[in-house]
Amino acid sequence: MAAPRRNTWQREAVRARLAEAQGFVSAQQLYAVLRDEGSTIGLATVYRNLAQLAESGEADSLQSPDGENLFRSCSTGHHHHLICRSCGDTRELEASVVEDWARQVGAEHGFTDIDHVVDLFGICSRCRGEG
Amino acid sequence: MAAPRRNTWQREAVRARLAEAQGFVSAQQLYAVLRDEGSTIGLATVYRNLAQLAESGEADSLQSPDGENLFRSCSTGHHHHLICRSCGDTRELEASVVEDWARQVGAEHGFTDIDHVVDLFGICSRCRGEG
DNA sequence: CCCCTTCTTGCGAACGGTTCGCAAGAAGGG
DNA sequence: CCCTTCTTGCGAACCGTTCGCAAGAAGGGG
Repeated sequence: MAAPRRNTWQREAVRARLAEAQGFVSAQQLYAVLRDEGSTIGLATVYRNLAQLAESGEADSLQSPDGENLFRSCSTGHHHHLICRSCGDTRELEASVVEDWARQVGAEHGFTDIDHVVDLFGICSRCRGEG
Repeated sequence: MAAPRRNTWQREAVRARLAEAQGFVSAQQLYAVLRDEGSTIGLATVYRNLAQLAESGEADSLQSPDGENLFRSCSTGHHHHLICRSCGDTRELEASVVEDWARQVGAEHGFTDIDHVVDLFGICSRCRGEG
């Protein structure tokens, strides 16, 4: 099977901070937070654990427009995101309209095994100073 | 105004090879092709010109799953893509349904300046051996 | 409760794509 | 044809991420 995972306080720490985060966070951000708390965790370990969590489905990952990998703890199945470019706040979206569209367009072009990337980036009302 | 662009054979070369490409190509790939042809163009120049073409709307860009920036020449306005995971063949899509959805969802959540990433990946009929 | 095996960690160096800084080289208006 | 200003090519710098390795734990077996 996959791999015999051991339990370490490091993995727990990463999982915990990731769960606390309001939106998507980068490995570097998570690392900074942990070090600020006095943790002696290593950067590579943060990367390794985030990758594992993402692979096991405990975390969701996406690429920011500038090429960083962002992670977010995620319990439920397939969904999309609306992310604030300024504060990183994230809303999960249900997008059956888009799912349907993707499936239909794929079929029209004779494509199968359609996978899709659908993410929205914007500025939330709080960051616009409207609230 | 934006910026006074001069015409150089380098820019022309990049534009030409980009136009010839069947799907999305990376800066490095384009650079390799040009050098193979005997061009003395520099890598940084390829990057600079691709970035300019993308900014001016002459090229379309997206990030590959492994973080590379890919470019494709593109004449018309905003659109999305259906890309074959196997051969890289690309179809441009008109997706007003999705545009509307994005705008609406953004508004519902109080987000402005909505930008969206919508790309479909699949396997084309040819690669499935059905053609 | 200790031992031993194997996985995990932390560190620093390596990596790969991209960008920067600068001096030499063109584009194109006057 | 000259002069200014933009571009180029080069190599070094950057930055996020990954690797290699030796030291450090997790946790099953004795």
